[in-house]
Amino acid sequence: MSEKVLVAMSGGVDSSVAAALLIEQGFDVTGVTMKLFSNEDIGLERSKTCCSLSDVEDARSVAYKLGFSHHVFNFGEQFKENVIDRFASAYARGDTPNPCIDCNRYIKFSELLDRALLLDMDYIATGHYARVEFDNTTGRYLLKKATDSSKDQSYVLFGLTQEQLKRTLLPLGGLSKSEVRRLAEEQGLVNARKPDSQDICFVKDGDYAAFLETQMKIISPPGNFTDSSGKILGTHKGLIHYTIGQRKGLGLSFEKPKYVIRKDSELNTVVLGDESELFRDSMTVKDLNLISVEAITEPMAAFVKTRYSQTEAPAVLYPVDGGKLQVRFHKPQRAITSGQAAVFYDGDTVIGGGTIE
RNA sequence: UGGGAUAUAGUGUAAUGGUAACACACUAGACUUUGACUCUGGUAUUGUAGGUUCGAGCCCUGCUAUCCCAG
Repeated sequence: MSEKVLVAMSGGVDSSVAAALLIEQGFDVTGVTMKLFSNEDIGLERSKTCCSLSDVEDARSVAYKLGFSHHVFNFGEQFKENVIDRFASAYARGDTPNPCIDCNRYIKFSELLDRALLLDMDYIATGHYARVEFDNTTGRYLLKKATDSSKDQSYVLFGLTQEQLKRTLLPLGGLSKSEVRRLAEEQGLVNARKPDSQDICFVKDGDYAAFLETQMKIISPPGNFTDSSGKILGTHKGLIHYTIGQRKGLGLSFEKPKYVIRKDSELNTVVLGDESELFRDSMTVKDLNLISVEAITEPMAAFVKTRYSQTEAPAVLYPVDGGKLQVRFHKPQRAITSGQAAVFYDGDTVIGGGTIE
């Protein structure tokens, strides 16, 4: 009797091909598309999100074509609580969150996995580009980068626990995007040429600030732009409109480009400076999740990513009080931003990660 | 009020009289399962009205505006 797997299908090519590969591998596949928010809530008609009606149709069409059943699960409440609300409160406190990470951690690999187990499934699968392997020597499940490093998504999965990894299949980990597209064409899947998704799925037109203000009722009053000495340079639109390292949208001109180097919630100021002022050689990381090791009790060398699309940089991880890590980079890093995830690598293997403080 | 100076795109600057450049900003797109960064493209006829000249941002005159010094 073949093993049962629940495939999270967004309606895009990746998860569809993931399902197709699992079928080929002999799994008993069931597809599910998660309904994470209702369009009315975010005032949209948007074709590129992962949850629009047409996406459900695409997923259903693929399931029909490949001959497995497909369901729609409503996770609206959980999504609001664990992704949207967290996103909003992070911005409200001045951080710059990454909602995709929360969605993976709290929705896909938590709520959805629980549901799958309840349904007597053995695994869940997604279309992420990353690999899960079992390490016989340590007895731990490892999360590794995708073979196609340009598409690697291990960064957004750093929050998975051993229990979750044990139940996770990532069929695309060894493929490149073009191979996936080709497979989709070969199988005649409707979404073979569908554009990749992008931007925050629950935000209309990528205007997250408008979303926070009108939908989430977050009030972010205007204040001053200052330089690092406190000199007032102009008026900003509200702290939530800015993030560290940002250059565009300031509306101010100087002889050289200026970047946001700091946000001060107390004074409600946005501090601007030259690019050189963005570099820091250390940071503190909290809310850790470790994967390849049980714990970090002494300094450990690693390569660290401080944002999704960035090549990792060499650093040393120092355990400090409060279950946090002090990360010291060999070379200063640009625009280390609180609220973003820091993910530690040992070669292709994810050691673990956490949230930048 | 008298004297002087300046007036070029949203901002700051550049153009031996010969068809307006650069930076920043803005904007469109690319990149991107986050916010950013980055990359590519786009955006002015030179305060205003005349004059000189084959030709004026660049010379001359009036007007307007701004700045500085005198009061």
